[in-house]
Amino acid sequence: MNLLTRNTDYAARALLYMGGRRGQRVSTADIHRDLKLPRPFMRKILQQLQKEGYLVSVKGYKGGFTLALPPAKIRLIELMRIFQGDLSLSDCLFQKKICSCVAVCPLRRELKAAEKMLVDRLKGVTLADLMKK
Amino acid sequence: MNLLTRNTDYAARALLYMGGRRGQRVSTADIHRDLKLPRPFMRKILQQLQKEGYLVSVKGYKGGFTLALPPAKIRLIELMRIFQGDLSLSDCLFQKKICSCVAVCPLRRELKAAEKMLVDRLKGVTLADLMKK
DNA sequence: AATAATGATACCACCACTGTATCATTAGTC
DNA sequence: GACTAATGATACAGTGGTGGTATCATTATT
Repeated sequence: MNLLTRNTDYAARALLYMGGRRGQRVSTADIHRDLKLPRPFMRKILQQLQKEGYLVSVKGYKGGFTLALPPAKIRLIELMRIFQGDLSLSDCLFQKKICSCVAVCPLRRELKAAEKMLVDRLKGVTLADLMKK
Repeated sequence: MNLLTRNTDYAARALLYMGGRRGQRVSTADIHRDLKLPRPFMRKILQQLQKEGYLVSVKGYKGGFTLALPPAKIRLIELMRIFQGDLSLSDCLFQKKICSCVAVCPLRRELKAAEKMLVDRLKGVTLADLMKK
């Protein structure tokens, strides 16, 4: 059980890195050099972040990326949504028929509640929060 | 992101099923018939539960399993530990060097805290709780 | 003896995660 | 204008874990 996949983790690191250099243009090469993250993989991740509106990109020589939003508006939970898909965890693994079984649904209910608590907490975490510490 | 793998999920269902028939001996065939879960997979799961001391097994004709513990002593979190391994989530994906980077560790701290909250909650959930509802 | 169960264990298939590779395009530099 | 260094788009690839199946041995009841 891991809350974050590498996708999300790398994205968070990259954004933290960029948050520390606001105004500067950052290339995948910079991130690769300073954070030792695999370069082509980072490219793909940064491109996704750009598509999602979190980064502004500039092509060409001395191109790169800059944050499109203030760090306080970048939420960890949103990165998870982008790279890990829908957060509705704990969906019933079964057809409705079986799911309506009395023995089964209390389990879902518990998991859903635990999930909600977790997601609610993560909703509160922004890039700015992480930068402060 | 799914809190439970099928392993754990099936195990919980099977235990709930058996919790509803305490004293009776239950075979994988019974579970397969009533819960529509894949039979050989269930066998493996039940064997693991037996090894871990959650079930008592009887071999031979009319053999099967019974709960080895009262439902109040069977905790969801322990099933997760058995089938999903160590619950220390959110381990740093990096070598210590990089992990000590200022930009990185606040992320771990947040995730660890969220994880702890989740695990603490799940620690409170027993089979008996699930049977009540 | 036949049957129906578990014990142990090896094997297998699929898929998501974690990348890599390539070609096209763009923008500065010389 | 050619060169270079960046991104855009996209296709491809390796690998490990999840989710199973299969088989043989053993045991107990009929």
